[in-house]
Amino acid sequence: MNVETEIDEFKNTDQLITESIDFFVRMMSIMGLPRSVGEIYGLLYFSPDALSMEEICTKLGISIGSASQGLRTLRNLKAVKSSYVPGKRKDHFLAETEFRRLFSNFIKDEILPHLESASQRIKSIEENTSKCTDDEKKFYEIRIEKLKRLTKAGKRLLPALAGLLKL
Amino acid sequence: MNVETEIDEFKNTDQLITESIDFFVRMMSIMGLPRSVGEIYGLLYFSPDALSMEEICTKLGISIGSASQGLRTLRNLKAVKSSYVPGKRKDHFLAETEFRRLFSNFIKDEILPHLESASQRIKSIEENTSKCTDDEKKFYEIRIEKLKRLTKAGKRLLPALAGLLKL
DNA sequence: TGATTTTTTCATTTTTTTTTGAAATGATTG
DNA sequence: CAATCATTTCAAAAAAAAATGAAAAAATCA
Repeated sequence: MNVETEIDEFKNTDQLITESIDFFVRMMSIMGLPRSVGEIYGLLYFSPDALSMEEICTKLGISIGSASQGLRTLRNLKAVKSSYVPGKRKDHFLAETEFRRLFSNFIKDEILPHLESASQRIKSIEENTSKCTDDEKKFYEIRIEKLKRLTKAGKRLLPALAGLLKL
Repeated sequence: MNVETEIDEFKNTDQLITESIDFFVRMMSIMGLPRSVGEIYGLLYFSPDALSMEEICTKLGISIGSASQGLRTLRNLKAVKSSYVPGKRKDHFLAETEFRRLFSNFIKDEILPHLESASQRIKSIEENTSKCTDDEKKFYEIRIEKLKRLTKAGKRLLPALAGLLKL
């Protein structure tokens, strides 16, 4: 993208970028990620060229702190990769557009750990039914069994879900 | 549960209930639901008897406003049902333990509407590529195509996910 | 119907999350 | 290696989300 067309190019794609940001802000928010993360990804998703952190701050009007943290989050999810731009000192960022990998990282990093600790908690629940009457015990055991199946199903199904995303 | 055993029963199951609340607070929080919703469901999940709103407030130490709103949320998700207790005026609540239905309601109410509005937004993105050069157009079109496939896959996959939960 | 009890609503307060930006740290260049 | 630029960190500010509880509305009873 050369200098002469930059201003016009921006006008043409202004609305495009805005809609993209809107799209990803909402998508990331479903995933529990902050607004700024969605904004950054939405901007990069329709950027033909890699952008520096400074450009991201300027175009989105966010602070360098937000940009730095947001890029870290996106890097951890492998939703963004840095690309070397010859002659430039700053890091430059490109959107990683393979959603399958993005979701599988999200599930691995944000969901499965909770399911793991849930399994632990169920064990600890099980240890607290000893002093109950037989009738109570039966009731609690049925519910505990359900919880066990739920976490087991979650651990199986969620990673498989990302695998099904053949995009 | 009669009066004489109530206090003892509470001691026996104190830890059980606490762990259950902890479990569901986390689970609901993954789903983006407030703490109080998880607390209420966690309490009801291991309650052999239906509880009134007042009992829920007392046992959890939350306000009637929270309880009312939380129960509404849970009712909407069909995660809780009210059960008539003879001779009592207040509504009484029981946990609905079919997680499959719970998740399918969650997906239907909280996720799919976002995917629907996402489809709209993609249309509006498409309408903003007309003034681009051919090269730009090609770049944008590839990305737009990816977004389309993503939302389409989401609309297919997510409802199917709940169906797979044979618990 | 009118009195009483229960539930919902919603403006306000509290808590939690996110953003900010200045200072510290780290990286690159001449 | 000193100087400059880039990035991260983190305490404080701002914004967003959730909880509270009094008042309004709805339901139940006699």
